Amino acid sequence: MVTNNKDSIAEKPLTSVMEDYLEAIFDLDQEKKFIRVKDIAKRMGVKMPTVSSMLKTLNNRGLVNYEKYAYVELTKNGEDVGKEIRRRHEVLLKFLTEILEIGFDIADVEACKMEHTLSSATLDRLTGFMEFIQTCPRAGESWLKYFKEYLVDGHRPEKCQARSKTFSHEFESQVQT
Amino acid sequence: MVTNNKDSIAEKPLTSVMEDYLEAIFDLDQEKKFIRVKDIAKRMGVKMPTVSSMLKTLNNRGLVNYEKYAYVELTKNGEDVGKEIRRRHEVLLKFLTEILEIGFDIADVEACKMEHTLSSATLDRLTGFMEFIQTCPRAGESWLKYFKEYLVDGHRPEKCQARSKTFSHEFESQVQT
DNA sequence: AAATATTATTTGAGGCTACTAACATAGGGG
DNA sequence: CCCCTATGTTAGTAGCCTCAAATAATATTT
Repeated sequence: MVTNNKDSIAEKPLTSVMEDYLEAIFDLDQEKKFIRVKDIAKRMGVKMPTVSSMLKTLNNRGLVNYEKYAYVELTKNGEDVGKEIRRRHEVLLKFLTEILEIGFDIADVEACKMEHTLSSATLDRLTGFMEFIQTCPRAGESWLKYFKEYLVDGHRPEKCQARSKTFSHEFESQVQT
Repeated sequence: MVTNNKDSIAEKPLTSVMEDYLEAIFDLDQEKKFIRVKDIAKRMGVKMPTVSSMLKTLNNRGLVNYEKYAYVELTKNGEDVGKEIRRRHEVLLKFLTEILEIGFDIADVEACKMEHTLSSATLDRLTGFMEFIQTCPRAGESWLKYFKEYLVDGHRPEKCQARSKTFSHEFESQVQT
């Protein structure tokens, strides 16, 4: 009861949509001198009224400083969130494009959807994974090259003995507490 | 004009929540003889009225056959969706637990969120990736073992010539040593 | 400055998913 | 059979995110 009139600086977790807006604003912040509602709308693929109302929400939450008809500014807090989401986006994008070799456009869209769902722990693991691949040429890069060949050879690596099986249903052993 | 009274068998894409319900029902279908609203509610972590109304929606969309107070049944269509989502879930879960070594509980939750966002194309690539790792011991498993060590050694693999640096902002230059 | 063009907000609505509270049905013991 | 408990449905409400239409403020041009 010390805190909040309604929802200012509320404790509730951000929605993924809010995170997307913060990421977009963070990006725009580095591209342009001033950010306008119109820019955000374009970036997010929504109409301006939607941005207006979201800015109101983000303002109440202490994530942006925004007053009607003015330029948009992130608070420290909002910037941290935006930057973090951006970081996730980049890790995922990198994984999709450089490891899985998905085309950039598709990868970008998918990274955008995934970036909200991963815990930092997982993100860190993924980062470590890629780091490993790229800093350990012997075990990494050459291995990645094998993988590329494997993709090309129609998934039939004669060089390897296949011990396939279809994997799925055998996690059940250790399931829920 | 030939089609639809409102939303029956509509062309609109399913929401991820709908997909989740279909996956849950698909699973329950394989575990129990009859599926009740209560079961779905428990599985999904929601209350029964929410399930009721979702079943109405899914019914209108031709994804389940359901009449008040009766047992729940997937249509062919609904089953296909459920199975596909399940498949995605498993691929992702496998990747998270077996490659990245995330704990099962966390991995399960994250897989559940990611399963809606990936295109089949990406899923296929990921599948291929894991398949490769696990069918090619020489380039795969032993490599995976290195990765595990790498994780344990606090990200400092002396075996590899560490041309480390903090990784993040300098991929731009490298690729070849 | 006045007229015009651009940008932004308000208002009112709708879709989706969730909830609580109140009511309804089904099925088994008395 | 009737009542009780399990289970399920309806009704009403709420939060989020979105939009179109109407309105308002700002910026630019003349």
